[in-house]
Amino acid sequence: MSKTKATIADVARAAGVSTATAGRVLGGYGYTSDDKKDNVLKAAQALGYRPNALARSLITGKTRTLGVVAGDIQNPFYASVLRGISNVAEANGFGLLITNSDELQSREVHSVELLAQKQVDGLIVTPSDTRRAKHLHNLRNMGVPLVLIDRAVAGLMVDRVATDNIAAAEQAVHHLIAAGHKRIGIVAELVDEERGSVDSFLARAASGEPIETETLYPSWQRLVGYIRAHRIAGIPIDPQLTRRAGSYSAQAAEVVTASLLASEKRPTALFTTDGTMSEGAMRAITHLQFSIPSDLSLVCFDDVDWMSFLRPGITTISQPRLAMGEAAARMLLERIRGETYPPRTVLMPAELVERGSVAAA
Amino acid sequence: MSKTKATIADVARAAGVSTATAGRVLGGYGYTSDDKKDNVLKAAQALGYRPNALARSLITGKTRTLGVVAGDIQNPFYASVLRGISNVAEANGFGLLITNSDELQSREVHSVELLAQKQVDGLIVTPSDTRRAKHLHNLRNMGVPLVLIDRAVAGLMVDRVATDNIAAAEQAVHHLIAAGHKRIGIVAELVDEERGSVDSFLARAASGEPIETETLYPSWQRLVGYIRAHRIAGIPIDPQLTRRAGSYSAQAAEVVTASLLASEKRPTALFTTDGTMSEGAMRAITHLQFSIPSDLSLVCFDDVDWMSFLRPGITTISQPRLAMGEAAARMLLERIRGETYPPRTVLMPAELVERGSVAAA
DNA sequence: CTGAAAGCGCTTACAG
DNA sequence: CTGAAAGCGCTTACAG
Repeated sequence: MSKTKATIADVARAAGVSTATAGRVLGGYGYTSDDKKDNVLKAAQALGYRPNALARSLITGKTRTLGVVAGDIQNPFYASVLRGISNVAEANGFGLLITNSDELQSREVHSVELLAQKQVDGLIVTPSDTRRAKHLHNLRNMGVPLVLIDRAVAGLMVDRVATDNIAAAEQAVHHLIAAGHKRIGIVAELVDEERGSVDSFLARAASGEPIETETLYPSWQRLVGYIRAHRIAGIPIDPQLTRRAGSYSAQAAEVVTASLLASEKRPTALFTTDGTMSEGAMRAITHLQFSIPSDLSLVCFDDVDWMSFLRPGITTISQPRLAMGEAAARMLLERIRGETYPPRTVLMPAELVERGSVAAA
Repeated sequence: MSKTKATIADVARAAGVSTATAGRVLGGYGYTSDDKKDNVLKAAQALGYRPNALARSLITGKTRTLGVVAGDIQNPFYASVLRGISNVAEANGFGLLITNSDELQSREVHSVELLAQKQVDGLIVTPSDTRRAKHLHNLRNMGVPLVLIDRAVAGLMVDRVATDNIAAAEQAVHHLIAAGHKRIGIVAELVDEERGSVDSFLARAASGEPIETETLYPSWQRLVGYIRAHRIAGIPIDPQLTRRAGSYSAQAAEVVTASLLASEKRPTALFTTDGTMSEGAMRAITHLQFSIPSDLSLVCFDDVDWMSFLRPGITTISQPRLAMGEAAARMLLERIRGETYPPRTVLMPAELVERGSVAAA
């Protein structure tokens, strides 16, 4: 067992050729006569030669590695998206350098820096701040291929893939309205210190004031969909029914849902805006012993595993998470290959999966 | 915006010092006078200098990157373990190169080769074959730090972290027996072409024949625990109650569970051996409209999110998945630092979480 | 403390 | 087709 790694120079010496020739056969570039090729291959085999990708990358300027900044790889949404990314990366011989931001911009900045230093060929990020993102603008200006998932960043013209959150949420809420519900609660993350209170947002939206929705966080976009469905149906919005978890955790959603369901004028139906909020809401519903759909109708967002085998099944908006990851990776690889078309926004179709959690009001 | 990246040479030139000096301040090694340091830092700032980790790694022989070969990052078990690994990696300034094997040895071999070429400082793998693993032995012989998670490999003496599957499963089944159950079904993955049929395994185990359990796949170990609990209680094993999914998918588990529950002499209780099997079993149970725990008692393995908010809650064995990942990463970092104690096996405690899915028989 | 030089393990023109 | 030489962007002895 050769404890010390063999280099191209070692192989060349053993095969009696120059390092250039050894490099050509081992690296698969340039031409070599068959007999020399044989010698080199045999020597490499005998020495247990393994190419050092670092050295190659230093010269070629390519690492065949993609960097990913996810919110939390443990979350089912990210886990699926990552699997999608991984699928196309591996199929193309690319490695994946993965980090978590926990939706904190400081950690995201740090991650991006780490990945950039490691010279990834491109980056896929779920930006934690949709407005300020100097590090991402920098990347773009340096010519580093970049694809955004799930969220856009104001003024940052790069490829991105997301769900049409407004349309999907509108469809979900419309489904409840069509079943006769008029008091529909919504439990959403809605973190954002700057865009003002939820109440003022609701007031502006309800009054029909135009809102820049492109760079809104997904949970706010879904709230817009909720509002739209109401406006279209001519149902007034009751601010009491809008509950902001304020952080991306099931626990926060549980607290907020419990309070909503315990309130005087509680809703007859509930819309939760993502997998984590749905989990929290479900915990509260279970804990309070509400029966679905007799006590409360429910439509969720994002089709998490348990929704299909809970009894009754949970009606939800299904996002193609795996396909989103695959699409993002594919776009990134195109950019890495040098494609130059203008920035693309791919809105993936989300569909309403009807199960048993909605009853007529 | 400098489209072209600045190197240490550029910074040195701008600062009027040698590349050695520039390197010393930028790389944080060696001593430099304060004024030169200032000049270099300013020049670096002005040029937007970003160190090239590739070049540094080529020299130092360290990449500060860990490689991970997981079964499937989308699976909640792996997703949590990975998050644990990521936690300690990031805290120590290490990056994470992650791949999926889909429990296929061919893919695992390919992943390991890719990661090795990229010169990771160490590897964490969930081996897909617990007996033959030449590539892992090679790694060890080359001196590459390696930590195994969840499974051992025959004859491969390296650090590993796992759950005491036999003890945990025995506890789970004992819990059912203590509630008065005598006909307890088990739905397990049990893939393995070589160790013979499940029946012969059951026969050997039931007869008290000693079995090499160390390198058994987890699902087989959990079957051993199931058998042990029966032997201790003096309850005979009915092979009809042992169902092998044969592949690691919820769908396979669903089919097998449905058939078990539809059989003449169906069990009064069921033990499922991991999160995926549990999901499949749950789907079958829901589909057949069995009520838990009145029609069937259930104890699962691995505490997946839905188990706690399904009504009734599902009693299960909880594995500290996050902590397993953290422990593995910590051990790996120790090895990378050069620690040389003999290979350690860390068996993490798994505990029975009692909820509402078990009724007295 | 600082600089000139060598070198990490490869690939890339450039001659022959 | 093949080899000698230069070089990717750094770090590391080695003198001074």
